[in-house]
This record gives sequence, C-alpha cells and structure tokens, in this order.
Amino acid sequence: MYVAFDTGFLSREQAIHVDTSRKRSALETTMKLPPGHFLFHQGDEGQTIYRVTEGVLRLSRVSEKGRQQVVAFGYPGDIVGFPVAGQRNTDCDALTTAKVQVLPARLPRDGSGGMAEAAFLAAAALLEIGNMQEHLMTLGRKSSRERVSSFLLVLMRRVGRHDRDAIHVDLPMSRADIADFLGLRTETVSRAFTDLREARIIDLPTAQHVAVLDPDRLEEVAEAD
Amino acid sequence: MYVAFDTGFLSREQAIHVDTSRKRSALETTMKLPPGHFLFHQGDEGQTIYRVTEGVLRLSRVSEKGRQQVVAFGYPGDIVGFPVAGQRNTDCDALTTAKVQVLPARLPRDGSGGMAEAAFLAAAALLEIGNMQEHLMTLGRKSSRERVSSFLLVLMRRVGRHDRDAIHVDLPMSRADIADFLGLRTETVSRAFTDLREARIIDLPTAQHVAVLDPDRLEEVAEAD
DNA sequence: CGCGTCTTTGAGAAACATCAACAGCGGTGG
DNA sequence: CCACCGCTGTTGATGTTTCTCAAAGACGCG
Repeated sequence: MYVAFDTGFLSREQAIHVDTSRKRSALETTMKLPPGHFLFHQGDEGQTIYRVTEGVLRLSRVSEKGRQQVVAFGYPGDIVGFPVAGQRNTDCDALTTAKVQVLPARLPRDGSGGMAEAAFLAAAALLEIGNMQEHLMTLGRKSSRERVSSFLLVLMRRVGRHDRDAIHVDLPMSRADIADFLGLRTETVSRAFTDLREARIIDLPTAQHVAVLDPDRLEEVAEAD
Repeated sequence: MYVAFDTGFLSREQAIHVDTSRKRSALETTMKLPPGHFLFHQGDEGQTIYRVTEGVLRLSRVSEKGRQQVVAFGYPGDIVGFPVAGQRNTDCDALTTAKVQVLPARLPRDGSGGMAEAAFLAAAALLEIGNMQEHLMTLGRKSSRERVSSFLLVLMRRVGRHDRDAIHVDLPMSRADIADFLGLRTETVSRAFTDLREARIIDLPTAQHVAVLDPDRLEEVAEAD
C-alpha cells in the first residue's frame, strides 16, 4: 500500500525530520516579508533555499503571453525556491506577513560545499518531487469539484484548527490564486465552493474562511478516483 | 528573460554536465529491459536512481480507483526513479528495449553515504523539479492542441532526426499513454494529431512516426500563451 | 458612506469527454 | 500466401463540463 503522499502538494512532516538532524550554521538567517512582497523572481540567480516558518507564500510562473500558473503555496515547514541551473524558476511573494529561514543550497562542485548541505537539499528536493507528482494527478485527472475538494482537504490536514463541530481553515489566497493553482477559472472555483456549501460539507462564514463540517465526505469528493 | 526550461518535461543537457564530473564506481551497473518489463513499481523500496542510456521508459501512477496518470517518459539522458521517503512513487516500465545505469541514491545520514552522491542526487532532483513545473504549466493552462504540440515539440528537440525537409520523431508510446500524460482522452489526442496533419504542420506516415514539416508553426501552436 | 475590488451567480458558447462505429495494421493460422 | 482476428487508432454524433461574458452582491478601505 502506498501512503507516502496523502498530504498532497504540501511538504510532508518528514521534511522537518530531515532538517532537525542537521546543525544550524551562522549562514541560516531569518527574513521577514510583508504581504505582497517578493522573496524572489523567476530568473533570479540564487544559491539558497528557504524554509517557511510563518505565513503563506505563493509560488507562480507567468508565461510570456500572460498566463499565470500558481505552482504551489508555501506553508510553514515547506521548503521553497529550489534553484534550477542556479536560477529561480518561479516568482515567490508573500500572501500574508511571512518569515523564512535562508538555507544554503550550493551544489558542492569538487568538494567545496558541505555534504550535509547537499544531503538536505537532496532530501527536500525529493519531497518536493513527490508533492508535485501528487499535484500532477490533480491537474491531469480530476474534475473541478474534485480539485477544489483536494485542495481544501490538504489545507485542512495541514493547517486546520479543530473545533467542536468543524475544522477551520483560513484561505489567505484569492479565488484567482486557487484557480491558477488548480488549472481552473475563478468562477469555476467559486461554483465548486458553493456546491460544497450547499451539500453541507463545508461552511463559508467569509470567502476567506472555510469550516469543514464533514471531513469524510470532503475526502470522498476529493478522492473520487 | 527566463529560458532555462524551454526543453520542457525532459531532462536538460545540464544533467549530463553534472554527471560527467563525478567518478564512476563499481556500484554503477547497467540493466537491460525488454519492452513491457517493469524497472520498479509504485511503493517499492529503493535507494537507487536510474539513468536511461537507451530506449524509452514510461513512469506512471495509478490511483486506487484506476485512473492512470503518466507522470513522465524517460528518454536517454533522463534520470528516473527518485525515491521519496525511500519508496518509488511511480511505476516504471519499458516501452522499447531499454538500458539503464543503476546509480546509488542513499542520503548520507550521519556521514555514511558519499558527498558526490548526494550532490548528484540533488542536482538531478532539481532538474526534475524544473521539468515537472514545466509540465504543470502544460496541464494547468493549455488546450488539447497546445498540449499535443508541446509534447511533439519537446520530443522533436530531444530526439528528432533531421532530414532534408522534415524532422522525424518516433512515438513508442500509444495514444492512450500520450493522453494519460497530457491529461486528455485518446480520441482528443487523435483529433489534435489530425488537426496538425491537416494544417500541414506534421505528417503521419504511421501512427507511431511523426514528421514535423513546419517546426516554427508547431512552436506557435504549442507556445500559444 | 461611497468606491473599488473580490466573489458569486446566471446565461450562453466552446472545449473536451463519451459513446459508437469503422478503418488500418500486425500477427496468426489455415 | 492469404484470410481472419484482435488491437490500436481514427472519425462521427452527442452529452457534459468548463470557460466566457455579463451583471449583481459582498466586503474592505478611505
């Protein structure tokens, strides 16, 4: 049985496990980002990665003619900013006030960089690959309702606040961001939310606050495969 | 300007660059796979990765209720089989007779594994992340014709054989595989091929052999973003 | 309180999936 | 060597989902 991925596109707790085994160096500084500020842009040179410790980041790519794809959201515990060929491959900006740790990510050409560094980078990158493959399944094979449900399910498990009769999730991103992440239009996302609300699976006190009333049925809708 | 990803979902040549800088060890054996044979299955334990040297592999995931998603195709030069939490996260079988090199991919916990190994793994994983992000753009934001054109464009650049008035590409995978990779149905893929043929952008001597007659227009259709 | 932005809702159009039938091709056995 | 069979791919007709276009409602901010 294959259960390693059931938290979906967000990094799993194993990432933290890998991390705690490495020693902190003086290079690991912390940065604070106000909402809307960019951590890096697509094409930037970079030899670091970032661990989100507070807040929520948005990672997106914009194609030449303006189509935006939100590649991921960065929640506390996630590692973002993997440089490919020394360059950032996405934009990254803060949806809320956020804090990140800056971690070195130099590849030790000819023994220059540290081994622990490369091992940590490799472990984090492998987790990211798993997350992205899960997201590929969502984009390739799921309906709009399944996509939105999967999205909510992941957030619920990751950052849900339990309560007597619901699990509460804040959505710092706009409907447009969710749509861009799930490969849909904002109207379609909105309709999916409405459907879930009318089915009494969720409640929407405000557009940015979801209360999951029936996690089991949410899962049924999301994993309808 | 951001140009690092224009080869799409297949690994870029930089991967080979990284590779040549590491020394070959006795652990690097070569395996030969007949068509249809599996290199590994989803859920297998594994501490290795594979470099394809000949042939074409298919990497796919099957969800519990049978929906298949082809995550990638492995062409010579590609690294496949990244273990996540020590497990394979896809099935991998050979579409043609194929050869792979077996490379170690242990994460050096407490200094056990080699540094060069971790660095190579990290470099390969980062390239894979870039490829997957490109594929995410395709699945999230492109029409069926754009998807099929993008697919052909990548193959053309990667394995196209030039000729006086066309670039020839073999398609060892079925229409169903292409559909599963692009998030479409086989009929839709077939119609996209027909459209491209009727537009004189490609020719289809057989279903498994594409001759790209007009690469520029193919690119226009693919990058219609 | 008014204004702009984000979200929701509705109606209609377009894209893709689905269902069904046929064609092409390769392999097999007579 | 040819006829048959099965599989893959193509084409057509129809159905469903999602997108697009439009407008109204909700929310936050000055």
